Amino acid sequence: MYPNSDRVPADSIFDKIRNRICLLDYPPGTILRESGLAAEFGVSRTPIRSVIQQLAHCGLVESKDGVGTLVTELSFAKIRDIYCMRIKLAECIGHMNPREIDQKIKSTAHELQQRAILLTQQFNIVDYWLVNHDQHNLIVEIIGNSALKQMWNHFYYLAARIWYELARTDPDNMADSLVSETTEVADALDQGNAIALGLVQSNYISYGLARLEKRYQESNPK
Amino acid sequence: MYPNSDRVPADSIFDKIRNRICLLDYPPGTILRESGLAAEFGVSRTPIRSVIQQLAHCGLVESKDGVGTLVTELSFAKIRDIYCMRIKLAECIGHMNPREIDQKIKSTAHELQQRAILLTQQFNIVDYWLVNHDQHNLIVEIIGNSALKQMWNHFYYLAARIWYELARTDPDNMADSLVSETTEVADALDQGNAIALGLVQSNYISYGLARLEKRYQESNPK
DNA sequence: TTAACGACAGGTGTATACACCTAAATCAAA
DNA sequence: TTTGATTTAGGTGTATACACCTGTCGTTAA
Repeated sequence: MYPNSDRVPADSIFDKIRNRICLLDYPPGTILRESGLAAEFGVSRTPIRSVIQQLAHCGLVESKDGVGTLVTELSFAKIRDIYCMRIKLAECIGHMNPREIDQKIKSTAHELQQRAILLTQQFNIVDYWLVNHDQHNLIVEIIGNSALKQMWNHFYYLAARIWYELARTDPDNMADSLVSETTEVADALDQGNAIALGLVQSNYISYGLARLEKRYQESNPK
Repeated sequence: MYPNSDRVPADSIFDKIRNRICLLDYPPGTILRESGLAAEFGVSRTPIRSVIQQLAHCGLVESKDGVGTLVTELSFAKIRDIYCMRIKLAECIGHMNPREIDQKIKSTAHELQQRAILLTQQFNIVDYWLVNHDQHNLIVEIIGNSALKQMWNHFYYLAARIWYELARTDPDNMADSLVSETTEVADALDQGNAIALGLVQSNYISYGLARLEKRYQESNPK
């Protein structure tokens, strides 16, 4: 936006802070200070406030006057709502004007599959995140409906940290699951079958929700 | 937020400007000036900028440095995407944990039906808008899934001005259609049938999309 | 006559001082 | 000792001055 200046693009700051929230660098309940972030990024509070408002709109933080900006806590009810919604959205991918699946997308899917296999041999939480993230971006490219794409992105970033936390507590299981998922995604893409792609996504989100429900019931026995 | 002060709540300014955009007081392409709005609402540019950023996240305006804040133009492709999405979302209302439909909701629905009938006798564009708006809020109350509710709201406000413009060009047709819609909504609610409610909404959004497609093809003949 | 350059007006983006709010620590009184 | 008001430190919310960007208009040279 300002190619002839040293201004740090606000988008870049937004991405960095969002990643910190998704990767649990800032776990739920963390208090962010505008002045602290401003000092870190070498800007004034004004653009930081702008970024925080974007994050608030995404449901990732919540500003309280006189207190600070809190990273949101997601209740299980909200998590379930988000996952149910994502299941429905995934089913829509194949039916709402999907884009053509070209060779580049197919080869990227196979690369992701290989990267997932490597994770079963030596698990690495950051790589796990990156494979998930790259696969998400791959699928976003195939979504033809701009409104669906927007929502798919929105809920992905909102749910990401839940998923990521699960991956930290049960890495082996998650790595195996990711191999299956990337394999099925690659198969669907090889067939050029966007409907199958959507169903695969829908299924794996269902599996994820089932795991979350199980973990929640374990921690809240009645 | 500040009960002991004269501060104008930012939310109130947001609602007012959003209504102006939805009601075509600010038609697409209109340039909003932060300083002008600040003067009108008796605040500084800072809270106005905050409101504009919210509107930008909602897809209603777009700020361009050195130029101004433009009310977005919706291409037909985007409108179609939004409507297709709303059709799918409407179908989800009844299947995703709907709230109980109490007597108060039923009676409100019948009031809306009466107001719609009055519009066929003497059409009034603002009342038309209000009936639509109140019916929207009624349905929002029934949606039990918080994620779905959020999206349903989002796309309603994004699509509202398109609908409103159509109502201005063909008031009689729209008034009749609104009577049918409010009647079917009231029937579904009387039965306590949230699934039927969702399907009714889905159908009427489809009708709306069909009208928009017809109008678009008339204005862009090939 | 026309095209290119430059000054200018007025917009958004940013930095900063200040007002207001909140929570915790402190102190006084029961 | 405990409870309550009060002070205080430090946060977000707002107002305002300034920096930078953009489109327009006028001037000038080809």
